[in-house]
Amino acid sequence: MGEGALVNEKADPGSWTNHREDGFVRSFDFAPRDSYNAAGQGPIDMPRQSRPARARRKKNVDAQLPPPSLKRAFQRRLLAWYREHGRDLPWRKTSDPYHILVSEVMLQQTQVDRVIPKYHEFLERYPSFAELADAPVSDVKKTWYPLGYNIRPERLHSIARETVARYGGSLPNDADELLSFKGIGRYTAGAIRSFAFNEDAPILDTNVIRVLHRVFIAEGDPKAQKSRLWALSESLIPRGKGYDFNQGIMDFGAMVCTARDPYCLLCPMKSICKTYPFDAGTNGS
DNA sequence: CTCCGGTAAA
DNA sequence: TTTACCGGAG
Repeated sequence: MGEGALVNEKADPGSWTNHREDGFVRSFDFAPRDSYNAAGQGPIDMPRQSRPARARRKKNVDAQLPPPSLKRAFQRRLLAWYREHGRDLPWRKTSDPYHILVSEVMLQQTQVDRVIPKYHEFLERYPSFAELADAPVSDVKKTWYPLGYNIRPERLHSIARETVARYGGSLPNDADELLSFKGIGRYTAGAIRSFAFNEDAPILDTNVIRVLHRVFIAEGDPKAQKSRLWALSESLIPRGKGYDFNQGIMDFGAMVCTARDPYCLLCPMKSICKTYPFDAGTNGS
């Protein structure tokens, strides 16, 4: 329905490498490095490829990643910016997986400023998975009000019950196990793994989509390139620094690379950003 | 009024 | 790939 003026980049995922003279990685790496691959998918099973001409459509996202020098520049600048400007948020003072989960579920569709007081109130009332699991779901929903999307407290409650029943009251750190909970999707699983368990797991929320698309891609509809952006998000994490990198890129998206009127003039990425200078006033083309 | 947003389901 | 879910902000 909403095609509009946006060109669909699905047509040729490889084209954008052509207009950069420094050239992104060309080597083909068919090993799926994405730890979020669907369960059961392995190198063994072979996709039907009876039409070689059309097979080219399927994206080799690993072949479109930035070169190491560009990745390093982005990483260095982001971490430096985050050290200086990162926000001091309540859920950054803890690594308790329960606290991280509560914050992430609240933050899924609700702004930081509205989440902060409710985060404290909720944890005061339900200090652990066990206490949340024991509470009537109707009470949990009342405590949740007025955050909205009220399926979330129901799912949070069911996560608590399952965590107590099947995991001894502690959240698992395995990606597929996390994804098996109703209410934990790919973003939240990555957030839990990186923020609670300090793993180098990728995240992709709208902030990250916006930042990575602007800096590294700059064409097409960002939301239509999720698999490529997931691969980018994963490939950019400096080894051992998933926590700071992920927190940093979300703060950066919220504070500098904002959806409207980004602060391009003070942006540390301006010299490497494919979108700089962003001009909100004109329609892009 | 319109826009925004992770997950699950269609 | 599109949409329902809820509230708040612009």
